[in-house]
Amino acid sequence: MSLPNCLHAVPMDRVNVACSSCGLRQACLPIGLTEDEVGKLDSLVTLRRVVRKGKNIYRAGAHFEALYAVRSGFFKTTVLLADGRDQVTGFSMAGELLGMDGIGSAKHTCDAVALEDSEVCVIPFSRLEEFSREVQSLQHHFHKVMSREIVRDHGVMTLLGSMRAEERLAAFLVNLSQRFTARGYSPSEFFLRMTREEIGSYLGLKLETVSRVFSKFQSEGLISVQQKHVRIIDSPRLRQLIGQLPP
Amino acid sequence: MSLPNCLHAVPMDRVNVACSSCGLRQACLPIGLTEDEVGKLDSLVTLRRVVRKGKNIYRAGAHFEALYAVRSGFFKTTVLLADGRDQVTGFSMAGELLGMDGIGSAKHTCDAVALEDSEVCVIPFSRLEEFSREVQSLQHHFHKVMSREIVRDHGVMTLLGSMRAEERLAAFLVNLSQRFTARGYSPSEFFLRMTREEIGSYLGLKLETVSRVFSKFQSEGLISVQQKHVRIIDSPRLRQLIGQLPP
DNA sequence: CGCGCTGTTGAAACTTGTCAAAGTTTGTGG
DNA sequence: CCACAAACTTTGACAAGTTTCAACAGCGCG
Repeated sequence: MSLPNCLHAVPMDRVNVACSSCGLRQACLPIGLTEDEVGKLDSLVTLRRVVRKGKNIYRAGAHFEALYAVRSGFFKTTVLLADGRDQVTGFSMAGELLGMDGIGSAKHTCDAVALEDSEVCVIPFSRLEEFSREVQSLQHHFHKVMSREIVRDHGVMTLLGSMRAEERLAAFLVNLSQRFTARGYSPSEFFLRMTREEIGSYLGLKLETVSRVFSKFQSEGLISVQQKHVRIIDSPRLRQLIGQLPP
Repeated sequence: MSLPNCLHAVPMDRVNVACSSCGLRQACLPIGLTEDEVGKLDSLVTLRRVVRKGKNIYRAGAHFEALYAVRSGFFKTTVLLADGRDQVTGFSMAGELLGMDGIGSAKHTCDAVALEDSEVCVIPFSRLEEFSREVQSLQHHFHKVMSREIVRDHGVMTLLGSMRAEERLAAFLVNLSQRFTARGYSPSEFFLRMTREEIGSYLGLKLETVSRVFSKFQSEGLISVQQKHVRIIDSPRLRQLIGQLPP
């Protein structure tokens, strides 16, 4: 615990918290803001929270008061069904915003759970609204973020409503690949942070089906997969599976 | 055409367009605004559009510039899949807001089609943003509306991801019943505005399956159904089917 | 170092989709 | 206003895809 840079031992660092010096500035809420405006955001986003693997940022039913920008790590959001099962509604990675489900009813409607040790920036919502009344570009950007969440959900709805198991998993892998690429990671090789069961829950499939399709893709030379390690070998054919043309 | 009150012959009536005198005031955007503030909304929402059955308000790809509040009638929204099929992502009735999918990319991402002759109020989006920078209650209400759309989509995702055909149709009927009730119509008797195929597309089922489940529900005494006319006979059991307790 | 969680694989069962045919309603043009 | 065509709905038989149940293997944490 005497290591100078041990994340858990060092107290919250005001310098690192600042949006203005954050590496995710181009991927997060400050997109399109001027230096001045990002400076103002800094006064709004002053708190960062460490969320250990398996822990929640918030739970369904909890009072809504803030949005959370993923600073590092990986999350799932799940909703509890009436009969006790829960279903994964999304996975979130660095630069993405969590908690927008809570605005409508002042209570969160899902759980946000860390799939690995993670950090989030806390954005008090009333202050975000206040600030977005003053800064048009932030206001508009926030509206875009919410709108994109709606569009993303429509994408999942079409996936669940009209694709077969293979198409669903192909779409899932292509989507992950794109998001990792956008963050500067390899487009073709990554580690899954979630279990087969969580993938299945998200895709509306049972874990056995997910496992089988992984095996099928591997035997067909589309991917190589060993537990959580995935390598995409034939991206064009994977994209063809979901009806998209290769780029 | 000389009838004094023929809707189609009379030009847009400024008095009727006003939010302040609109019967949907409690179900639409003006919720929670003061008299003064609703007065301001009036200056924003000056245009109403008649949309004939089968016609679009907007299409996927079209430039986004306004939201649309359903004044009367019934709409479906559909997204076009890569392989040419389209899937229904939602149905909208009076008081509900359409077009929020377009904010994120400045283009609409789905089609909004009238299922019967309808009317919508046009809400220019840049003016809505302008106004919501001035009126906190409107700003907050608009955020709530977008958030609820996200929560609604999550509901559809769980429906598509983990319910069987019967549960899906039961959930669909219960949801319709609730929405009709909230608008002052009968909770137990209504006309479907959409075809079996559109219901199926929304629920991730084929039209034959929808038809079969309707027949099954009828034979079990849960509902009575004749073409588009539905009467809910045993609402508690219908709710039990989807894991909810009867109210 | 073993126990539990996670992942893989097989066979059988079940749900839903596909194809086909016929009935019903709606819309249109004569 | 009627007749006809098109669109929509219902129903049956069969096929396909996915889940269920079960057994076992591997990895990782305590």
